[in-house]
Amino acid sequence: MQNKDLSLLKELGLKLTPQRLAIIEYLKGNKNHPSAEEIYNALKDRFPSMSFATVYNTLEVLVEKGLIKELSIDSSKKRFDPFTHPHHHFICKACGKIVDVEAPFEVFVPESLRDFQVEDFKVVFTGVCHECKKE
Amino acid sequence: MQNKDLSLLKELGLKLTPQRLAIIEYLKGNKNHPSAEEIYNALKDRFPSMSFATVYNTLEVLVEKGLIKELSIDSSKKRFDPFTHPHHHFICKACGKIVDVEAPFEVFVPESLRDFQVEDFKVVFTGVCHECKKE
DNA sequence: CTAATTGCAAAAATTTTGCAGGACT
DNA sequence: AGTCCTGCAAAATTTTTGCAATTAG
Repeated sequence: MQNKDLSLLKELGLKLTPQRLAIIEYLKGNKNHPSAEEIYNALKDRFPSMSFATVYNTLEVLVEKGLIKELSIDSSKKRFDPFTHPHHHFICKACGKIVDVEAPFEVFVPESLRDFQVEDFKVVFTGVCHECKKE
Repeated sequence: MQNKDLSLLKELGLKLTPQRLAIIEYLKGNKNHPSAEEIYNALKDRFPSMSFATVYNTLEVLVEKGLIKELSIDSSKKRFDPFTHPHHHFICKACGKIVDVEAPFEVFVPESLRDFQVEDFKVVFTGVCHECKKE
């Protein structure tokens, strides 16, 4: 999610409404992998009339245009990630925090996938984070 | 999900009702990573009175006891996997199929996680499967 | 001005829960 | 017999949808 993305949206004929700009602003640089509800709650003070439809609609557009990614990490709800470059995640089983893992390591693509066209892979680490380890 | 698991369930004071046995039987060796609804639909002919509550309750028990795993691969619904040994997955973006990847490869644990207690990792490959590649 | 977007409300989809009756050990 | 489990129905959660009113470009 970059600043230049704003002009990209415009070019595509999409309108930069205040609500959209607020959602984009909220997501920009956000490392908390928020859900739709978290985004809604964070913005409803500034936009008391905003509806979930707008949040979901905007998220859908941003995902479609590749400006954010939808995560399937939390099986109870969708989460969204403004960092679209290849990266991985660590989930703390104590506090539930999801941490970005930037290392661009390689994974051996196993023999069983030799006939498949493997385009990407994502690694999810689990364990206990530094803060929770102390307790 | 193994045969010996049945006696394990009994030992834990859990009852082997016909519905539970049917769900266990349906899951055993099943490589389709079914959702609760798929399990329900597959069994409702044999158990016309069976309710979702029973399916969800049984799945919860099986997950709790470690006999199956809940997957967070599909962001629209929970899926369940009777294979509890460490393994990974490939998702075909054309047909949506989820394929088990058995290779016990190692992943480099990145420096940024040095203060974390990393206990496990799962890899999700994406791409196009052999069948879909032909088309 | 016009097409895109919002907000509302209803609905769909998935999962959870309370409880009375029924079944397993 | 006693505890666990089932089925039902209602509710909670998350997400989607239709549509009239509004707004950005």
